[in-house]
Amino acid sequence: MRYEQLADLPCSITRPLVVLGDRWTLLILKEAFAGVRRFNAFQSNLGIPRSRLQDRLGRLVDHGILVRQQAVDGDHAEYRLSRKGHDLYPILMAIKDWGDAYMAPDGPPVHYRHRECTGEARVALACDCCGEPMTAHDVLPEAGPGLLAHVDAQG
Amino acid sequence: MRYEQLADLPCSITRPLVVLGDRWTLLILKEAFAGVRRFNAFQSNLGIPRSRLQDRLGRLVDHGILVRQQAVDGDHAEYRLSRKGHDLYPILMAIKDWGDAYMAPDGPPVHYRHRECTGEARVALACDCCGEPMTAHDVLPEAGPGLLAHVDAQG
DNA sequence: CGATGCGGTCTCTTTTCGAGACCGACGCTA
DNA sequence: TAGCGTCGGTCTCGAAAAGAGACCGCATCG
Repeated sequence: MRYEQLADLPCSITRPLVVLGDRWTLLILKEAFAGVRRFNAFQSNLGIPRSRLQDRLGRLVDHGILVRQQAVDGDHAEYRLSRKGHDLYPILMAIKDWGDAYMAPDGPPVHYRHRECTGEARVALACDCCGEPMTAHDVLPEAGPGLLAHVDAQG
Repeated sequence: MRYEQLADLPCSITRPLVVLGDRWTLLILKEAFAGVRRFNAFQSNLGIPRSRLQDRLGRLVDHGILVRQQAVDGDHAEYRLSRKGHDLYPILMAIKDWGDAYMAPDGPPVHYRHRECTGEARVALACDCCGEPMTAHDVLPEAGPGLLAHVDAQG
């Protein structure tokens, strides 16, 4: 139960990871971005145990990342990405970039192409002020309002 | 043992996730990017069980993400990010962006600022050809060389 | 009627995790 | 030199999570 408490820490990396950081969750979301919406499709695509899938889907719904609804064209249930879930895409693309670079000896298994040209989707870290590309070395962490609020609340 | 076999799939999201996708690994890397290098520092910062930490550090070293070495100024061991590990930074920053957006009601706990100006580091998904920003809707997956090689090898 | 597909539940075994004691090596300092 | 603290690392054991696979009610379709 202590691991869950990491979500209380004032850190915007730790908090999402408590939700997303396990064996299956990001794989499920990857499938969701690939258009998968149905329980059995997730299950057979990933080979995840059904009870595990049920638990993970429920958790993602609880967090508002997926929305469960009845399909319009049928009776079955559907799990669709919410806006909040949709915004996770850069995380998966950043993983993809790294996977292409370091775990794809034969080249990218899949190109994620821009619909309107031949280019490929890539993630870049940049300064939102001057627009310069950045790496970890260019970053200087600084306390923000969320940290101050946390300190005030904790005393 | 079946879960590990997901790494054989020709997918540049799945393969990294088999390495990174667990409760602690990305948190350990987050600490590493924050400058943590020593066993006990990781342990006390995260509250991770020692045996777990030992296992995870070993795995990251095996994958060439961390490098273990003796500290120059002392006798103790150090775990430092390799180039390969360093390139994981955009993943953590993408998580950070999402965390700031959805799990930081009081504002960002930490600003990750550009050293040279007041701007903040942000991740953006863009086309590497035309430079246009992209979302999941703009992406069209297409088979790449790694998939063809995989199919050839599997028959 | 039976067969199939659907999301979901239950049980049982195996694996992993967590907590904390314990270890030898090293460096201090009295 | 004996005592103490710190370092990375190891071991044990009870608790939690994961894996497999059967099972369920419901609906559709032939």
